[in-house]
Parts: sequence; structure tokens; C-alpha cells
Amino acid sequence: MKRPTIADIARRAGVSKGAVSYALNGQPGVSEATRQRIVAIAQEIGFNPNSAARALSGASARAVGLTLCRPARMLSIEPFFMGLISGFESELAARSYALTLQVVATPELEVEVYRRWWGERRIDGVIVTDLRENDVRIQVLQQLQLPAVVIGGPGDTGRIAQIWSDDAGAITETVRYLVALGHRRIARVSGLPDLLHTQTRTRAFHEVCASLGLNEAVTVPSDYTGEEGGRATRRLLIGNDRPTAIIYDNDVMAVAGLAVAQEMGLAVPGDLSIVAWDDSPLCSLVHPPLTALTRDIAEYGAHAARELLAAIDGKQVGNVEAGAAHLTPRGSTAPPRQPGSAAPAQPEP
Amino acid sequence: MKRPTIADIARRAGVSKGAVSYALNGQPGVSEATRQRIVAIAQEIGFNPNSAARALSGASARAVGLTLCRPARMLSIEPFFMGLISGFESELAARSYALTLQVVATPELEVEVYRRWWGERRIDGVIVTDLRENDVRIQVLQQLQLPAVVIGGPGDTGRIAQIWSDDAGAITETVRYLVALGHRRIARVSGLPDLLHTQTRTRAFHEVCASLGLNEAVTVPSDYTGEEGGRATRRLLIGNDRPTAIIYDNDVMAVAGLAVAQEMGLAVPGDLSIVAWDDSPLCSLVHPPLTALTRDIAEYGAHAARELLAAIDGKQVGNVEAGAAHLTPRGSTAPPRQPGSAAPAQPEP
DNA sequence: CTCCACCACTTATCCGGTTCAGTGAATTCT
DNA sequence: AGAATTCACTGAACCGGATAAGTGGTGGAG
Repeated sequence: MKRPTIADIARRAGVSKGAVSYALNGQPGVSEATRQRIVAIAQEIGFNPNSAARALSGASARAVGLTLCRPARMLSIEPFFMGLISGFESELAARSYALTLQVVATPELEVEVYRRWWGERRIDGVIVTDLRENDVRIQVLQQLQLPAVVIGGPGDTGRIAQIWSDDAGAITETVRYLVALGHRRIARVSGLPDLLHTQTRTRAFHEVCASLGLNEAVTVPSDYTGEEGGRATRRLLIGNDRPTAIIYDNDVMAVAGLAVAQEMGLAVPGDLSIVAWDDSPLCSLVHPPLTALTRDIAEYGAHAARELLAAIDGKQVGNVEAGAAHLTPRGSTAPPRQPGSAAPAQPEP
Repeated sequence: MKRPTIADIARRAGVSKGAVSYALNGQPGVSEATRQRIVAIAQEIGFNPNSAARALSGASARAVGLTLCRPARMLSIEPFFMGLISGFESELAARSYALTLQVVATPELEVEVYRRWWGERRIDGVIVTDLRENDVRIQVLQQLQLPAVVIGGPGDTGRIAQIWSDDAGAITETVRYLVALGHRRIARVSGLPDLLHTQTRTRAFHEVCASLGLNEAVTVPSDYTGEEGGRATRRLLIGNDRPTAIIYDNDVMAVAGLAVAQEMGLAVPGDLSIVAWDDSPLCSLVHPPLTALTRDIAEYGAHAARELLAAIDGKQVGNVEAGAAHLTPRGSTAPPRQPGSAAPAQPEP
């Protein structure tokens, strides 16, 4: 079954290809009567303009690209990326832009994908996640003049737009909250240490701990997976001066940490309080439900998509701050049980 | 910065556009020396063939489409889809096919997306998930003659290739295992009831239960979300003849069910055994870790992508069975505690 | 009544590849 | 040696739209 072209419409309407093009694109140059006739025929035969032909005559590809540079096993469990993708989609679909996805192994391969996509005119712009320090991708994007939006700062992205949330503020708020509950030994299990937002969080965490006189604050680097998060937790909890509260850089590690604590016979939140960064249904599913730093990830993604579309349209976009994460207290945080004091009544079996 | 075209290469090499095209595509018609000279120039100036121009001259778009028809909040937590996407990618990237993604609200919108993509020549084929009974999408795909692979059968897909795993066998194995442990009252919390694979599982579940003389077998329909899964579990557990084992159609609901059981003071696995369909890191993260029906979802996706690429190449592909899920016993299943007998020692706090 | 502006189109060109039908020169065959 | 074939390449058409330039007819202004 041959797919119809404007030539088919032109033949049936008894006009030229050019007239059809004008009519379908709402350009002046055809009478209203003719336009309606042409539109009706296009409807009837189910015409869709060939995107390749359009793109070839100078129009944009009407697609944006996203590369994901994490191992498959991390992607499948992390609710973050799917949330982000849903957010992108909500904006892109409304303007009928397609989203092209590629999973890559390394940042170097990622820039290769950018080069290829851009060279092939396959996409009009890209969304970059997981900003690193002196990120190779930034230079390449600038050099290619490929419209882009970077998520995961704040960082130095030159002329490229970025969108970030105030992670430093969020972690400061969290530490203050835990200290207010009475915690003095607070630890943190972080995400991949070479990501810029991990560094931002780490810096802010240690600053606020120092300012509050918490000298034992420690950050254990991890990689967002449950296994690593569990291992890191075990390492933290076997020490003599074990922390009474742990902040995790994502929900998956927090859930894993919870399981480790329970397996070691520690009561949560009595013996150990837990805070997860990024709230997902996961956090409310487990028992006790986890106190979390909630962000609207889909909205974050939608915001990024809007910025990217603006950049593609040639508008100047800069450094945008999205809504910061805010603390959602649930059952996993409480004042620490005093050593030697009786265990508070637990609703657990 | 203007992106280079074959005309640029032709000028620099002192040959015609046609010669460059032959050289870069490994076609006969140029001498080996010239070919190498042309390839070197292409390398040097960073040439990538414009995919639109290629697609326009009859070549394929080198992209496949995937639509996801589930609400965003389900997508973000379900590890299934990300696993599937990772699997697709591993095959597609190897043959440098792009994956185009779209989140849609309804199956009707989904067929609109197919029509548009195909009409625009944006994609060469699609992967269809969540097969339903008398699925509208099947007819449309056949009518459009759009190459496709359907996941989520087995079902009637006419000439369209499908790939499925033996869910009936897997659930039969699971029930037999639970019965062997001593369970007699087994319930099931299912996924969306209008999905074909849900119906397959339900039918098989009730058949095996009947054949084993389990007359109280009940399936509670749900929707894959944690909230619904938790609610369904609560409903099952408040009855007088509460089940001693529950099988969940996905991991998210199983984790939610676990939380509900613990919150109601039931010991898992002593009072209630839990089996999750689809093993994800989630299942081993919680405490106790969940017995699960393990499938290699990424491999499932990779397999589907291979079939689709074969279909795009015009090869006849039919009805392919992928590896079935197999039971991975973990801590959440055990013989049911006899009513009145002493509770076995629990390692929990 | 003439000239010009305007409308509603048509014609032609372009985008950047692919591909087919030549073309001249070198090589092979008879 | 002359004809036939092969080789290495050129020129042009083509894919399906967008768009600039051109065309004939109409209406109003001068």
C-alpha cells in the first residue's frame, strides 16, 4: 500500500503540488475554497507529510534526543529516568516532537551518538543528564552548536542552557531536621561521585554538618544500585560509633539500606533513621515508609523539555532553577533512641 | 557551522557526487584507491550522511517506534519497561537503529501515533506491548502493513510476528510449588484484567488450582500499582479464611503486599507466603527478599528487537516463544504455619 | 481606457542523498 | 587489428516536500 504524497492530493484536487503545500501549511496563496477542498482530500486519504522530505527542505527534524549513560541494571530499577522521560514526553507530544532514545556505555560513546545524530539531522536538540566536572560533552555540544539543555548541575555549561534544583538547600534542610530530632551522628550514602550534583550535595552536607558541630559526618560513595547501597549501609552500621541517621542519594539505596538495618536487628526509626533522596512509590511501599526528599521529577523533565524547545526555536535560555526537593517526613525518621533507654513501643510485630 | 555533505567531499576529492556515494556505501564502481581517498576525506571532515536525504531516496528511516500506554506514575516505578527498553537498545544500537519513544494515554491514541509515524516515514517498524483481546492496534498495523512485533501474547495477531513467554506454565509451576509446601488457600493479585497475558495467567491459575482440588483459589484484579496492590492484599487478608499464599502479577504489587502484611502483624513467610512475578532488584532489596518468577526482561526485549529487525528486512517471522519465567525461591515463601502451632523463630527484631 | 496592484495559482528549483544510464579509456578476446 | 567487454567514473533523474519566481486574470485607481 503506497503511502500518499502531496502529488496524489494535487492530482485529485486538480491543482499543483505547490498549491497543496500552501494549503496544508496555512500559507497564503490559495483561496479558502480550494484550501478546504485540499484539506478534505488529505483527510480522506490519510495523508501525513513525509518527515524526511520536510527535514530535507530545511525544516527541523521535529525530534529531540536523549542518551542514558548508566548500566542497564541501574536503569531498570531507578524510577528517576522513567519519570524524567514521562515529563519530557508530556511537553514533546503536545508539540508533536518525537523523543529518540539511546542507551550508551560511556560519555565518550555518548558524544559519538550526538555527533552522529546531529550530522544525520536526525534531531534538533538533546537533553543531557548526569553532568560531570569538565564534562567532555559540553565542549562537543558547543562546538557542534547543537541545541541542548543540561540537567544535573549547577555547573559550568558555557552558553548551553541548564536546569537544576537546589540540592544544597535540600540537604541542608534535611540535616537540620535530623539534628532537630536529636541526631548527632549522621551519615550519607552518595550516588556516583563523579557526577556534579553528587559533589554539590556532598559539599553542602559537610558544610552544614561542620556548621552544626557534627564532626563525625561521613559520606560513603556508592553507585545508586541496591547492592552497593546495602553494602555501604552494612559498612556504616558495623562500626562502634554507628550513625543514628543515614541520608541516601536515591530511593533504591535507601530501601536496600532499610533491609540491611532490619536484617541486622536494628529498629527503624528507633535505632536508625533513614531519609531517601527522590520520592517514588517505592518509598511509601516499604515498611516503615521512608521519609523522602520529594521532587516532581516529571515536572522537572517537562521543564527541561520546554527549555530545550525554546533553545531550538533560537530563544536565548540560560540558567534556570527548578523547584527544589522538599522533605516529606514519613515513618522512617524519629528521634534517636537513647543508648541504654528502653526501646519505644514499636507498632511492628 | 555548516554540516558537510557528499557534495563537499566530491569537490575536495575531485570526483562526482555519485562516486562518493558508491565509495562510502561499499558499492562497486570506484577503484580501491579512490575509495580510500574518499573515505579518508569523509573521516577528516566528520561527515555523517543526512538521514532525511537517505530516507527520501527510498532507504529506510533506520528507526523503530515504541509507544507506552500506561499512566506516568505506573511507568516510573515499573522496572519492566526500562528493562525492556534496555534490551531493545542493545540490539538496535548494534545495527545503529534509533528508538523513538512516545507515551500515550489510550490505545486509540496509540494507533494515531502509529499512523502518523508510518505516514511520515519516521520509523520502519514498531514494537507493540500489552496485547489485548481483539486489539484495535492489530488491525490497523495489518492495514498499514507496518512491520511490527507484538509482546504480551500469546494471542491472535494474524500475520504480525509475536513473541511471548509461557506464563501459563510458569504460574502452574508456582502453584504446584506452593501446594508442595503445604499451602491450600492460594490467592492471586493480578495486573490489568484486559491485558491478554493477564487473562492467560488467570485461566492457567484457576485451571491448576481446580486440578489440585484447591477450591478457594481467588484472583483479585488490580492495576500493577503499589497502592492498588496493597489495597487488594488488605481485602484478601481481612477475611476469615485468609489465604496463606499470594501470587502477585508484578514486583511492585508484591512489595506493597508485603508491607501491608507486616503492617497487619502477619509474619512473612510464616503467616503469609508471597511470590512476585518478574524479578527485579526490588525483590531482593526488601526484607524478607521475595520469591520471584524470574525472566530476563532485557533479553526478552533484545529478542523482540531482533524479530522486528528481521520483519523489517522482509523476512517471514511468526510466533516465537521466549524463555519462560522460572521460580527463584527466596525468603518470602515457606510452609504455612499450622493454626495453633507455635510461631517459628523469626530473625526479625 | 490604461496601468498597476493583487490574487490564485503554476512552474521551477532546491534540499542531500541514491541510482540508473551513459561515456571514454583500458583491457581482453577472436 | 578490430570488436567486445570491463572498468571507473560522470551526469542527470529521482525521492517528497518547501518555496521563490513567474503568469494570467480581475478590480480599482488615476
